Parts: sequence; C-alpha cells; structure tokens
Amino acid sequence: MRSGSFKSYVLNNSGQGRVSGFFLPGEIIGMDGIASKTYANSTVALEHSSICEIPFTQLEKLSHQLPSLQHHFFAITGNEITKDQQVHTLLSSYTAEERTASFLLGLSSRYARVSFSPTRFLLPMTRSDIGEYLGLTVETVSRIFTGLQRKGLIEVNNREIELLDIKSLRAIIGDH
Amino acid sequence: MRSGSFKSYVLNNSGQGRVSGFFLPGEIIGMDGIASKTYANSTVALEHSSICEIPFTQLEKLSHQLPSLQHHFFAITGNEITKDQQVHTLLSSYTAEERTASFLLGLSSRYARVSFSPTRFLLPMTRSDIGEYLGLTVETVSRIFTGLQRKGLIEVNNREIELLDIKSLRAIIGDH
DNA sequence: CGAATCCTTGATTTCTTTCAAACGCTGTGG
DNA sequence: CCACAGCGTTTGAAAGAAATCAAGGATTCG
Repeated sequence: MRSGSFKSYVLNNSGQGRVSGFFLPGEIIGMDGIASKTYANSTVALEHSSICEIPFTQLEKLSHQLPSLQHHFFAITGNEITKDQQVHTLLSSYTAEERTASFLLGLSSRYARVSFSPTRFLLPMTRSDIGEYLGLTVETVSRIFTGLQRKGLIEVNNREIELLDIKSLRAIIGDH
Repeated sequence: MRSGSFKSYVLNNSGQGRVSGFFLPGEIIGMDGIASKTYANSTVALEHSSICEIPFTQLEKLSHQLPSLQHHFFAITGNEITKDQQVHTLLSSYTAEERTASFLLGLSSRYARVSFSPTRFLLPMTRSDIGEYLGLTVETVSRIFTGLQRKGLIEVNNREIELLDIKSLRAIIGDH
C-alpha cells in the first residue's frame, strides 16, 4: 500500500460482512492466499488510496535469485502470523474496552511508523467496521468511545480522534 | 509433528495462560517467528508425542535450491494465515455453542486427514484448554458439551468423544 | 488410598447485545 | 441555496449470553 487505507472482509452465509483487517500505508495486502491463488478476503478502499501491485510469481522468482529477499519474505509472513495470533488473544480474553484501547494504540503505532501523528489522526473506518473487526456491535464501540472520552483518555469528534493519555490507555490493556 | 498432540500458549501479564493453538500429527509447529527467531508462543506436549525438528536455516537454504520447495513453503505460510483469520471470524462473531461445534468439526477433519476416525476420538486437551482457545470459561465449555449431548449431537465421556450427528453440528455453524 | 486435577452443575452477577429512537453530517436535486 | 434523503453515530432501556462464584463428584497418578 502506498497511501490511503483499506479494509479486508469476508461475507458469511447470511450476507453479513465481518472485517478481517485494516491496511495503512506501507503495509501488505493479500498475505493470505499467497501461492494458493485463492483469497478468502475481499478488500475495499476506505478513501482515495494508491497501491503498488506486486505479481507474486515474479516476486517468487526474484526471491529465488536473491536469498536475502527470500529471507525477508519469510520474515514478513512469520510476522503476519504472529500478528494474527495476537488478534486471537485480543478476541478471546479481552473486554470491549480493552479491545478498543488496544485497537486505538495499534493504529497509533502504525501511523507513527509512517511518520504520521501517533496521537491525532482520522479514523478511516466507520464505527461499524471497528465493531466487526473487534467482535463488538456498533453501539458498544460508540459507548466505549464515549466512555474513554469521559475519562479524559481520548477526544473523539466523528472520525477525528486524539489520544490524550496513552499511558492510561496502555494501563487498560496492561491490567490483563 | 509425527505423533501425539501439542498445545501452544502465551502467558499474559497476570501469569495466566491462553491457548493459541493445538497441533496434531502432520502439522507444523512454530510457523510464527519464522526467520525472526523470536517465538511468541510456548508449546507443550499433551501426551507422549514425537516430532521431527527442521532447522529453519537449512530449510531456507534448501528452498533456495529447490524452487518447488520454496513455492510449497510459501503456500504453507499462506494457509497458516488464512487459518488464523478464520479463527478471527470464529471469535469475533460466533456464540459459545457455534465456537464449540466448529472446534469439534475442525478436530474431526484434522483427524480424518491422518486417517483417524473423524467421528470418534480422544480429546487430547482439557476443557480448560478448549476454553482458553475459544475464549470461553471451563464451565461454559462443559455446559455446551452437556447441551450438545442432550440434543443427541455428540456423546462425551470425559476425554472420549463421538460426533453422532455431523450434519446438525454443521447446521449450528451454518446458520451464521 | 489419598491428593491433586479435572469436570460438572447450580445460582447469581456482569457485560454486551438487541431493540428503539433521535441526532448530525453529507451530498443531491429541485 | 435550501430541503430532504440516506447513512453513520449516539444514547437509553430491556433482554440475553456468558462469566463468576460456589460446591460437589469423578478421574488419575503416585
């Protein structure tokens, strides 16, 4: 990904969506389905965005010539797996507030990585998207946001968000 | 993995475990941390088991010589990612009963793959392990088992389990 | 045989969802 | 330029699902 933002999702039998991940600049879309050619996820842009397409077969050939690229690529896939397992932990043992705090801090550090403000940014996704990602309903996400704001940890105005007290946000998760 | 069974888990700050996955014969342990050399998970055997250790650096060298191995390895990591994302779906939008049914069917097909009975097997893990994996408490897992048994879908006796009505088990998830 | 662990069941509490409704923003067409 | 439709967000009240608390029973292993 070059710029903008995307979400990946899967549709279940009843036609309802479930968000499997968000993508910010510098990140890689489509790590699942690598080499298998079948992708479980659909992906849509959440705003005007730009990407750089990398044909896997070419990358594969190239990494066969360049051991360091091969190694790097293995490392990337390994990290992707680790990341997915962290989500597993998040969903299986965190409360709604812990999940939301973790989500916000995650976005923060991902924005920081591309030199955006880690404390003040626009949420590219809807509350509903966040809920589907975290396994919560829209209403719960909204309530948690309101709650965190009331505690003075964040400041939200529609899509604008500012993390006022990162330390306390971390503490919410840290208790766990 | 050659024989037996393992579980992977992570410990959180408060020292409590959370199971991140189970491994049956023919499956690969340690896909996370590939090439990064740091593993987020610990893994223990659940019974007498045997494994075959594959030093990653050697596999990496070999797959550099054999394009087909490289391709296969990429495919395996891709599948691992897909699998983890399915767990994401499971945890974020399934009820306790749906998760449990899905878990049992998953075990069933994994046993089938290694020519074990897909309908009658021993659970290598405790109820507590299952709960930690599915994001449920022991008590809930136990209650769901009892409930499924009462409905005639399964027959459980401690670690022995028999899936009596796979179709109905599938229907539980399928509704979703 | 006894201790430790695992499993089950019941009663109660807590958290999140569901249902319902109102508000606000955004973009479009008259 | 304004009115209005549509979507996203927020809030409240009630219902529901799973967790927690508590305790007894079963199984395993030394």
